[in-house]
Amino acid sequence: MKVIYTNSTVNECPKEEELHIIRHTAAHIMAQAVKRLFPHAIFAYGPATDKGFYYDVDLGETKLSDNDLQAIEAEMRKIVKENIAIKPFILSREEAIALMKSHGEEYKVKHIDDLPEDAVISFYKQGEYVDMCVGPHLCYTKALKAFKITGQSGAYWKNDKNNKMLTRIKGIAFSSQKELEDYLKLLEEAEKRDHRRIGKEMGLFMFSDEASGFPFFLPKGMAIKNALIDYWRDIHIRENYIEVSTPMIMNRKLWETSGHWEHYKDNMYSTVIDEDIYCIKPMNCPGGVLVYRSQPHSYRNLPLRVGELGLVHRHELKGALHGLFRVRCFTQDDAHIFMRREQITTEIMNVVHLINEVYSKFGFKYFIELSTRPNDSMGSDEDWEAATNGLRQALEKLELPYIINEGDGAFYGPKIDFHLEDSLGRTWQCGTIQLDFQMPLNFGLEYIDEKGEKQRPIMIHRVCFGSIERFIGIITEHFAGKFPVWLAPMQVKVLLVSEKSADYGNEVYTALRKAKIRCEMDSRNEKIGYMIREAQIIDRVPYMVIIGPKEVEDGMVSIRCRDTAKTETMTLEDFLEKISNEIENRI
RNA sequence: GCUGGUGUGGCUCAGAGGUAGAGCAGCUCACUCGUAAUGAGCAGGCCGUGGGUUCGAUUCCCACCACCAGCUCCA
Repeated sequence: MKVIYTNSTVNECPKEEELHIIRHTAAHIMAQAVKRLFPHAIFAYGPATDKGFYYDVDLGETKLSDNDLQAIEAEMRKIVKENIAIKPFILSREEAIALMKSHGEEYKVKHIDDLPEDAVISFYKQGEYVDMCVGPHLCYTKALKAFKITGQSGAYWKNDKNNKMLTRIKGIAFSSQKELEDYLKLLEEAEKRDHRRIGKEMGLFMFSDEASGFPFFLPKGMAIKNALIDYWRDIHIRENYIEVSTPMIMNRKLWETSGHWEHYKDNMYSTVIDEDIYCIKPMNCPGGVLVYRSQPHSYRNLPLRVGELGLVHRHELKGALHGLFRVRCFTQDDAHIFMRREQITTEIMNVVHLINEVYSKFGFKYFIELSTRPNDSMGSDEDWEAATNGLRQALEKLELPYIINEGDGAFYGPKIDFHLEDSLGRTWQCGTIQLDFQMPLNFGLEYIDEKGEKQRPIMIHRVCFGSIERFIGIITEHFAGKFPVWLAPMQVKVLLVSEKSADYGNEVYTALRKAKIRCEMDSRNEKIGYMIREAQIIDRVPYMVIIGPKEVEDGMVSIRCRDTAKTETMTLEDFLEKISNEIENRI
């Protein structure tokens, strides 16, 4: 706790709140600087953010260069030095509108229109600059001690792409210069964990200009993908899932029935086959539904859990592409669960448990979002309510915290999303559980109940990894490329101290290969330190086997561990047993 | 798709209106070496693509493509 002086109160203030006030004030000081340098600028919205602040500014035709940003930052420092008092005042609605109109601040006027009739409207004034704002703020500009402008981008007014695009100027702010520098250092470290960088260094995957957004998996990335899939199959077999594979290309009529054509045709790749339009699947569910519908089902066999590792293609906007996190084709670790109404809660809970098990395996922290009915959706109010309640009940029974994302569900049903963080703290949706009453209706799915009557099943769509590509990106950043042995693309690297030991080295290498260890040998004429450096820093291989005259003589192997940097000498049999055990148990 | 930025050998980057450099990686040779970089040499580039300006463009201008930071979108 620290005492911080603000305009609203002088109080004991938790760190978070203190930073929020600092950052919010930084936004105002930046606006003042912008206004001094660009008098025609008018201001839309300027909040504090997680690590700093931004202000969305309408600069008319003016484009900002890097030099302009530097000038704005310099002007901010001047304002701080001037140590201007920041004073709040309150106006009635009419007065507020009049004041903002006199300043030409049309966005603020629009903002007032959105406020409730009886709202008291507060302002903050620092020198010549006045901003409509709820505050609180620092009392004097000099109290802003550590900040930096970090960039600019476009941003739509009210986040709506139909509105005008404004210029967003962004910065970071902390309570001390040291904290700011620490944060910059942290960013630098985070950059080193970037999966795009590590992917290149380790040779995991690549992209080509000829296929923007479509990842190529290189042998080492493929090894990770396969290891994940093996793990996935193991836990799904244990949970009584069965597995299918459905076609990549199917007739447009199927997508019309499912509703995808209407909702996503602009994002679906299609082709013409014998004069009919066919679509490359953007989702696996219609295929799964056709499999279900191909034979009659008894209530006795429900829930029926049908998995599919399906490669889907979606035409994402190119500006949205981002390494493996946002691609145009990806493998969903999908499953469709067909069940009776009374099985909803239990099944949802089972899936939540499974997803939690997977994320715990990797030590991820995640947050859960419950998304409700969007405007543009199909189905009856009753079904939507039942589905949403089903999801909510499961979450509440499990006592899991979640946030509600109003109107962000799929067009066919509400969903629970699991979001994971990347190295920079940006979150990405990975797991999802969607409850669907519509697809079974559209496709006329049935099962026979205990009275011999036809009933309509309910469907869950769910993924754990989400997209295996995205998940590989997330784990790459999470482990900074230092994958546990069971996932490591190269599990062991044999390093030869000198050519003299090549025969024994080959023997060891062959034995490792025979034991199905993913393994390479470095027999270059280099010093051992050189080879270790490369194996450790570039390959990030969990175990280095060092072979020199000593090992030849003793008939042993020296194992250097990546994570402890310690070396242990043992027999090859012992090492094989140790590493096989770790791989088998996925430690 | 939108705003701003970037594009030079496999990788990281420097450079300038007169047709290109460094380090690392690669290859060769010497050293035969013990836990995070041995030394020397060689080779490698249509300076993203297509137009334009110019006596001359990789450098300036335009368009496109790709990538980066955001925005929008994400079934």
